[in-house]
Amino acid sequence: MSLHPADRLLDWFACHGRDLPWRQNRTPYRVWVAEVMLQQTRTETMGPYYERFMARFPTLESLARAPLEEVLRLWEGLGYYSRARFLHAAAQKVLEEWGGELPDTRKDLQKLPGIGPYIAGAVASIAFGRPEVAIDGNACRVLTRLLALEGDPRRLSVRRQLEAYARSLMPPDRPGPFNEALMELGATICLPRHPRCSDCPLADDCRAHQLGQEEAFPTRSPRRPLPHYEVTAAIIQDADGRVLLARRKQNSFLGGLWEFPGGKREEGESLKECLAREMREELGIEVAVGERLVTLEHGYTHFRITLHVFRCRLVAGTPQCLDCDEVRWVTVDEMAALPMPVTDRRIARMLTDSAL
DNA sequence: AAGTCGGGGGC
DNA sequence: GCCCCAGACTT
Repeated sequence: MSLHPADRLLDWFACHGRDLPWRQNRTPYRVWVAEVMLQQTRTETMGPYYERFMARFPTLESLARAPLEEVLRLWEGLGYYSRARFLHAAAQKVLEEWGGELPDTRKDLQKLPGIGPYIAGAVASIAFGRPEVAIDGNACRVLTRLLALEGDPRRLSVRRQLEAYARSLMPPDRPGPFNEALMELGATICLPRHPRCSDCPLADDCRAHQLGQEEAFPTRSPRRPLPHYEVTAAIIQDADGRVLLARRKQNSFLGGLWEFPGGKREEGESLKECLAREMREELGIEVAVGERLVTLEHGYTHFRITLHVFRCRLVAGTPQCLDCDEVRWVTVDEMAALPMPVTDRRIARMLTDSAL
């Protein structure tokens, strides 16, 4: 057991590495898409999305030439929808400026939208064999524990220390497997809570383990309580049963997705007053707010909502886009093809199932 | 450097 | 409930 830590890590990875989809038929494009989808997303969650996405967009060019709406529809449910918009934009940029081939250096990769320090390092090392570090949340946990390194890993000084340490461990001839092994160790052994140190090839090198303080790293900062909002949404149907939907502005929260129009309740306002006001402000129409159909709870990263869905009747005016990208009357069947946030998709499914 | 950006799994 | 996940962008 006198091997260098990196050799023990690589030996462990060769035996215990998972057989993940993007580890087969590795092309820079496939690695890139996987890394983007895996951002803040568990491999198990992302798996089915990846297979579907790659079946529909097998090449970079097919992605670049697809309509954004279709890309967003395949992304629906994954969250962080700007990833999909950036991925689509980057594919078009690579097609124009690089002849459809991803650049092979960290520097050039990082110029593409949606590619930051981590993904640039991951693609450069895993797809192109370049000696670049790639430190995600998993690797960060492993490295801070190995060093028992204090401090918020989001701070630049801490990140620099982790990168320098990773670089010092990295075998120059196997940067990709080394980076993947570090992440795999974090994902399957060096867990946030109850790490399985008895199965860890680096336990003897781990300062936190020696201290019996594994779970103290990485140090985390306290979280503020999430605000809670009451939100309303309207189901407005025309004489043919078509439903009024609005597409959210591209650069906003849930940008590019279609929703039932509505909005946040303001201080001292009733839910019905809120909805009538939102319809005036967003769509320039007067509505009669009818019965409440359903109430849903949902949590986002920075706030929680209670969503109250009302049936409404159009009284005056023609819907226009005052605070969104587009409004459209769609049939219940057409809703299936439009990208929507999960809460709106739940409402849409209830409509489809005649459950409302 | 801090705030924003989804959704779900696991405990 | 709370934490965290193969992070990046904006201000």
